Amino acid sequence: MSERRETPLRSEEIEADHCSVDVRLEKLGMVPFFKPLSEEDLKEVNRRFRARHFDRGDVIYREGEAAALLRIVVAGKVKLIRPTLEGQDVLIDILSPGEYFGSLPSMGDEVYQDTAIAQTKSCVLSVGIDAFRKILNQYPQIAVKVLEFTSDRLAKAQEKIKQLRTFSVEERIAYLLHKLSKKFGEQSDEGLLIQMPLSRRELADMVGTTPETASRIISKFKDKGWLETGRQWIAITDQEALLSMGDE
Amino acid sequence: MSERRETPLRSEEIEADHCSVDVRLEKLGMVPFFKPLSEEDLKEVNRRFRARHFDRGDVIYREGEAAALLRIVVAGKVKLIRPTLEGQDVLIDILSPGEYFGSLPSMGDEVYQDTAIAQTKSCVLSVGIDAFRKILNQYPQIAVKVLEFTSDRLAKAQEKIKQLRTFSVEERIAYLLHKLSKKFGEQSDEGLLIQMPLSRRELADMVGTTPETASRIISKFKDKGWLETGRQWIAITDQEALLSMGDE
DNA sequence: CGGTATTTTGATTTAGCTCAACAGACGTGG
DNA sequence: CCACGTCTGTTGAGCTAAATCAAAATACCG
Repeated sequence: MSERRETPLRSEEIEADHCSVDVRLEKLGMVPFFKPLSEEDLKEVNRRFRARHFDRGDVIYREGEAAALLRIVVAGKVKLIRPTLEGQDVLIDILSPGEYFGSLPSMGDEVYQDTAIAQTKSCVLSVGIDAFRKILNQYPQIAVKVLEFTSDRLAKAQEKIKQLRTFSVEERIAYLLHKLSKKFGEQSDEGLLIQMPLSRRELADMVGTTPETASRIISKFKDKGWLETGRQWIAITDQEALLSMGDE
Repeated sequence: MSERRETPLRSEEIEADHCSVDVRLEKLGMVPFFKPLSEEDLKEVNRRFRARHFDRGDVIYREGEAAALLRIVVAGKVKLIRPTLEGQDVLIDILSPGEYFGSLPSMGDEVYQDTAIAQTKSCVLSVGIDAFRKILNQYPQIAVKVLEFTSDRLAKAQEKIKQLRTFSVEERIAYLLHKLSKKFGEQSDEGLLIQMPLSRRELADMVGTTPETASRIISKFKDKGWLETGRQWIAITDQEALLSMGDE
């Protein structure tokens, strides 16, 4: 039953040159924000960005720091958390390539409200907030795109608030796993593997519970044959069952 | 102790002509979105809006309807809710004049995610979503402004998620009352009155609890001399005490 | 003054948290 | 390649905040 097993997670192989100037332009073009731009404009915009590499666990910025940069994930995964006093952070989101984070032109505090940490080796682009503001004014289509993304995130946040009220922890976890497998899932021997290191604590922080409760529920799902798990990984084997438990 | 008392709430006196074409332009100029516009442009933009009046309790739109319009509160108060299956709605926000609601240019469903209800007599402006998109492309400054508002709301929503996890119901209610009194408070004989009909159920829906629990906590606060209440109204008498209980 | 919706209060139940101990997985250094 | 140490995950037992169910009291309107 419990023969020795290696983690099925693929360790991200992001070489240094993934972040080099050479490949940057190509990547930037893939970012949904910049889809509407011409080749010409894209090059122009590209010049204003800087690229930087982060290793797993690196803090990209911390809550409370002056919010000076807007960033875009180019490769890897980045998690956003809101730290609380007793370390039981709230995990806001996990971002994949093409998604933005950091500060947007804002009305209120010019300080980050959250903390960003590289969940895997990652490459991240950044622009100063003023430079970005200029870009927005120069290319209205981009502003509209950014607005779309932001209002989409707002809708998701509101949905989450509703879920916290309405659903049990069990339902929330089922729903979350379903979502994660849609966003990060890859077929593997174990089933639909969520391709990312993911601890019980992180899982708990995402649905608003404790690692213990998360563990109990995961065990229950495992008993029912809905998924396979190991240290830091989860693979869904019965998507349907999860869905029927956690659907809206 | 319990001498006969009239509700201290001022019933909103919004006459029909508050929504008339005549006053509309003036109102529109006060909307933060449109601050950056010249007199000229404002007139131009104004032409694309329609105004409409709603009475207390009127449904402005329902979750699930085709999301065709963006709206702006010009007078009165509008509440946004996410209905759940068993009527214990989640109250997302209460909007005052100058705030937008309805749909933004979005990527996903072209369907309202929430339900909007007039909390008091209200006047609301609306534009078709395509017309609004045109405005955004035409006046990039507006797009940036709208983005600011939206990302601000996003930050608030995330803060709320954190609160739901971290704070007790008692702390959340204290914090909410503090916020509401800042946004809607008016000095009155009873103290800093939250100028808006507000039931225990609505209060509960805002912090994610039940009317019973909300009532118990309000009673407790009343006993401590922090506030005065009646049917559908609350007035804060000791702001400091509330703050020290519900601060972040 | 009476009627009704809202609010309050009481009693009971329960989901999920906390504290605690243990077991399994992974990495490292010998 | 194996033994050891550490970090992650599992499981158990008891506790508590808040939900639920039920009823009485009250505030406000006409």
